[in-house]
Amino acid sequence: MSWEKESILVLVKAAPNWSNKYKKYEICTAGVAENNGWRRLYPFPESVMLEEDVRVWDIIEVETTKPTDDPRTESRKIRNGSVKVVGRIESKKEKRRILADYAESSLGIALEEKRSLTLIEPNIENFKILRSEREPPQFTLNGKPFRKHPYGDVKLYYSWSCPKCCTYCKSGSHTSRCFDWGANLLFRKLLRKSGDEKDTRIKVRNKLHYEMKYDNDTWFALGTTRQRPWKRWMIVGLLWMKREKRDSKTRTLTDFA
DNA sequence: CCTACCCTCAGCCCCGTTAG
DNA sequence: CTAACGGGGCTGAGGGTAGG
Repeated sequence: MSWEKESILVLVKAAPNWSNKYKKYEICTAGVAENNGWRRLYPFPESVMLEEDVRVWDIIEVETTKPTDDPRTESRKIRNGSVKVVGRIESKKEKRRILADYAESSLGIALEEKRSLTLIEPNIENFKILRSEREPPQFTLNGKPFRKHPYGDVKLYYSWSCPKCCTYCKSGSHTSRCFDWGANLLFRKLLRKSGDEKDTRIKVRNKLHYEMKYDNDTWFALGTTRQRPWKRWMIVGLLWMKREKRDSKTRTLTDFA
């Protein structure tokens, strides 16, 4: 197997899921490689994420190779122990520049180019929280409890449309589940703190809906599943920046795109 | 009453500036 | 040079109003 060293700006950390294959939690991580476009890094062990303290907007150096069992062009496997944080984008201006660089006006572009990752600055139309029973913890051989889907009982859904409607949102809007780690963690955190389900819902809604919609410029990092690539898109990452003060007359660049 | 929408405020950290 | 100050960003808490 030949490995290629790449620098990747991390833009996406999805919620951890149990991998039956690797017997540990893996995180779907994605970002953009210097001059090479999008990369999906999977499996990316949660332990590595925590030990290396990889955060969104970090630049990591990693050795990658094309997986044999994943048809999506952006997917890469990572070499054990090769992840290193080498830098970080701090400035707001720079972040905005990068987001503007990678943002696409419509899902159609990624579909046409047969890509499985894209960035969209969506028109957020609605937001829903669906609750179900929490999966009971299971036990591994060495006695450590785990859940296969630690965030599976809380499902966050956005209704949205592309800035320039694609063929799907022309006739309605997209409904996508949000797997952004931070967003899912927020619900857990607030629920643990207040213990009140209703209260938690209101707060999560305020943050993830109203603030995303009205107070911030928000971008969705969207990806497809391995099993059915390009059929169903999910939100794998949420990126937002405080909306810049502007005259009521002037509008965002996307209005002119 | 409840929901959707929108706003404010306090606290913290970071960082650049300024007074000593 | 250092310590103090203060502004801005960010987070988390909360509130208010209009309209069904």
